[in-house]
This record gives sequence, C-alpha cells and structure tokens, in this order.
Amino acid sequence: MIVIDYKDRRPIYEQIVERFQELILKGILGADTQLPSVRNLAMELSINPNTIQKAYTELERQGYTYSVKGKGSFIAETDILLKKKKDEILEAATLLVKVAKEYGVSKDEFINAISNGFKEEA
Amino acid sequence: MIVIDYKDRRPIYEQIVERFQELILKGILGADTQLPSVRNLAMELSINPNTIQKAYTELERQGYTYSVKGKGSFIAETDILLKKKKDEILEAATLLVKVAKEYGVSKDEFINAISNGFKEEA
Amino acid sequence: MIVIDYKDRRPIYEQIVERFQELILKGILGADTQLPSVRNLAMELSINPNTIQKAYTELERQGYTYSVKGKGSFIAETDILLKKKKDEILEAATLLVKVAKEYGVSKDEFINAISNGFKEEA
Amino acid sequence: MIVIDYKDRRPIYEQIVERFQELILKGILGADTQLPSVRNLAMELSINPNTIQKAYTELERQGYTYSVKGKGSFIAETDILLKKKKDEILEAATLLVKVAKEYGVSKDEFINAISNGFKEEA
DNA sequence: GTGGTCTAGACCACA
DNA sequence: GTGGTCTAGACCACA
Repeated sequence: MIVIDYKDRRPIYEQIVERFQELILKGILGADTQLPSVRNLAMELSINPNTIQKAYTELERQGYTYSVKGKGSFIAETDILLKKKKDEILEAATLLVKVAKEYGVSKDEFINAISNGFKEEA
Repeated sequence: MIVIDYKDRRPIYEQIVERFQELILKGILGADTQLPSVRNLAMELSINPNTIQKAYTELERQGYTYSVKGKGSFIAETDILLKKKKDEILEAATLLVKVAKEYGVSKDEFINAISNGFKEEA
Repeated sequence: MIVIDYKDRRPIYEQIVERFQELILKGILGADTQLPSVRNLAMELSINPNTIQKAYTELERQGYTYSVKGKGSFIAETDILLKKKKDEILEAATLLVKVAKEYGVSKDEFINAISNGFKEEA
Repeated sequence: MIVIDYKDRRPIYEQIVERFQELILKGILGADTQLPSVRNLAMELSINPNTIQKAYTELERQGYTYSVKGKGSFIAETDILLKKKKDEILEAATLLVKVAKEYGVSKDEFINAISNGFKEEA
C-alpha cells in the first residue's frame, strides 16, 4: 500500500504523508480505520520508526488522522479535507492559467490540452 | 531586476535561476546580452558569489545562457526554450486534469476556474 | 453518563476522572452513592479495566470518592470540593487577567468578552 | 533568555516554542532578528540539536519565524500573531466564564477576582 | 503494545 | 556554518 521511492528527491516522511492523504481522500481508508502502528510500518518498510512517527505527526496536524495514546492512530473524517483538496486543485489551475498567459500560451492551446484529459469522462 | 525573497522557502540560487528564465523567455533580456558578472551581481544582491555561480551554472546547463571564457555569460537563443516552456505548461495542465479527475473535480468546475483566468483576453 | 471521546487528545482515564468530578460537583451523584464497579464500567465502555482503575485511584486521591474494601467506591462529601473548585476557577481568572495584561489586552476588551457570558444571568 | 524547567511536565521542545513565542509577541525579539543557530542553542542549553530543531520547525509552522537554508532562522512579522494571541486570551476568558457559571460562581465573585488584577492599571 | 519525546550522531543541500 | 532529514536506540505515559 505504501511504497517508498528512493530516487524521489522528496524526503521519505513526506512521501508517506502524501501516500496516506491519497488513500484517505480517495476513500480507500475509511474513517476510524486504524493505521499500521509506527513500529510495524517501520519494520515493513525497513525504515526508522522516527521517520514514520514524523509522518504520522504531520498527518495528525493536518487533520487527516487522530491518535489515541496507547491505542494507535486512526483515520479522521475526511469531508472537509476533500473539499480543501479540490479547492487547492482549482487554485492550482487558476495559477497555471495565469502563467500560461504570461508565456503566450493561447486559450485554445490550453483548452485543447485539458479536454484530452477529460475526454474519457463522457 | 533581480529581487531575493528571503521568506521564500526555495533556495536563493533557484530564485535567481527562475528570475533569469523569466526575463529571458519574456524577451526582456535579448539573445547575446551579457549577464552581470558573478562578482558584481553577488555584490549588488549582498549574496555569496558561490550562490550566483551555482545559479549561472544551472542556467547554462538548461541552455538559457552560454559562457565565453574570460568574457562572461551571455543569453542564448530563446526560440526553442520558449517552445519547451510552453510544452511544460501544457504538460502541467494535463497532469492537473488527471489529478482533478482522481479527486472527483468535475469538468465543469475545472473549466469554470480556468475560464475566469482567460476572460480578460477577449 | 460517561462518554469517551477518542478524538479528544487527553488520555481516557483523565476524561473519566473529569466526567465524574463534574457529576459529583454538580450534585448529580450525591454523597455515598456507589460508583459502578471497575469491571462493570470497563465492560460498559469497552475499555481496559486498568484504565478505569487508574481513574478511580485518581478520584480517591483527590478526595472525590472513598473506597471500602470488598464493597466498592463511593462518592465523598462534596462541600469542600466545590469550594475548592470555585477557588480554582477564580485563580484561573486571576492568572488569565495577568497574561491578558502582559499581551496588551485592555480592561475594556476583557470585561466585554466576559460580560457577554454572564448576560443571560440577569 | 531561554530556561528549561526539567520539573515542568511539558516536553522540552514545547517549552522552547512557548518561550520564543513570548519573546516575539512581547517585542523583545523584533522582526528579522536572527535566532541562535540550532547547534549553538543546543550547546548552550545542553540539549540535543534534534530537540531544538523540533522547536524551530514548530515555530516556523506557526508563522513565528522563517528559515533560510544555509543562513539561519529569523523572526517573522508579528502583527497578525499578536492579534491571534489576544483573541485566544479573550476566548479563554469566555470559556472560563461559562465554566464558572456551571459551578455556581456568581458574577460578583468573578468580577471581583478579575478587577484586582487590573487594579494597578488605573 | 501504542504513540510521543529525547539523545547521539551522521549526512545532505545551501550559502 | 546553517537548517533539514534520517538512523539507531532508549525511556515514558497510557491502554
């Protein structure tokens, strides 16, 4: 479920955070599901427990999980988080359009590139 | 022309690289224009010359500049680079669409966010 | 009567202690009332008996309950405890005022925030 | 400037965070002042650099500082943060009033306890 | 067993 | 030199 890419320049803990965010937002891990324990995941990935701990702390700080001392870490409610993620994506799109205009990419070129991606939806 | 934002989390050399790319691609610095010398720019920005050197090396590696031993660094032809930049932007747009779909952003929402940005173009 | 909030960051035993303190000080549980047995409450809340035991020990240590060997735990006289609780609240208020002053909150701002809370009393 | 209290039950890194927040919000450390380096402060306090690092990371996350790789950590603009702190204090006051009412503390008792604290202001 | 804190010490990118 | 990441391993409170 979690795979570390050592060629990726991002730190390991960040890869773990993003992977869990994905699993959570896409509903693969539902609310109140228990995450693997810090030690177990560390062993499974052959990674230091501190690194996993750092990832879990960050996930909790961002509201993706909550932890109960002595029991473990659990997935939080994700409704708000998914909304936030969508907003981020739309914001990124707006920014990209701005940059595109600055470099002379025409609206047609842009829309064209995009509509391919949405094509299969129909 | 070059302004360093110390609150920006990107490294200084990267900010310099991006700023020159912008000046070059937008035609503000034309082909064969000489860049300020490493020492001069370092002094002007109150920055370590190593940092400027790193930025210049990177610009040359990416084809934005060429250096002549004993003379200095100069702006390269930009036609290909601008094309490449545009492609990068369109590629980014395609990727963003893919992510948007994965998180359930509808085509309408996406197109809406974008068209606002292009509106003033008409 | 007792509800555990697993999303609460305080330990479970502490939540139980506070809940009983509340029930006792507000007179919902009168003097000499018997508390549920450790085992029963543990079962009812689906919680480790050790955790309940820890809470009960703490309640007794603070004078909220007394235990009779072989019989169970009972609510203690609460007069002194309620007085103590009130004193704690007033002490907290005094401390908060001190901090407020240190950070430049004016008396007016402070009184204002407070009087809203007391308004309905009239 | 920074003193660790080992009898304090809060973790060391948290004590450091709070102490810096205080120094910053009270204007003792002005904007863009450089913080001691992670290593120096670690040596000075006889504490592991990781612990200082954790504190600095938290300060930056909360917007109290910004860090420049290779240069150091610096105090951020504090206007918004002071406002936020004041709001927190007023919120705490409101909450305290609510609790006070629940335990039967009268408005007079409460106002009395408070006004002592504000007395010297006149 | 579970998360959280801390020490000791290494290595990296950046300036 | 400076912050940031990571490993290795210990100890604590809590369940």
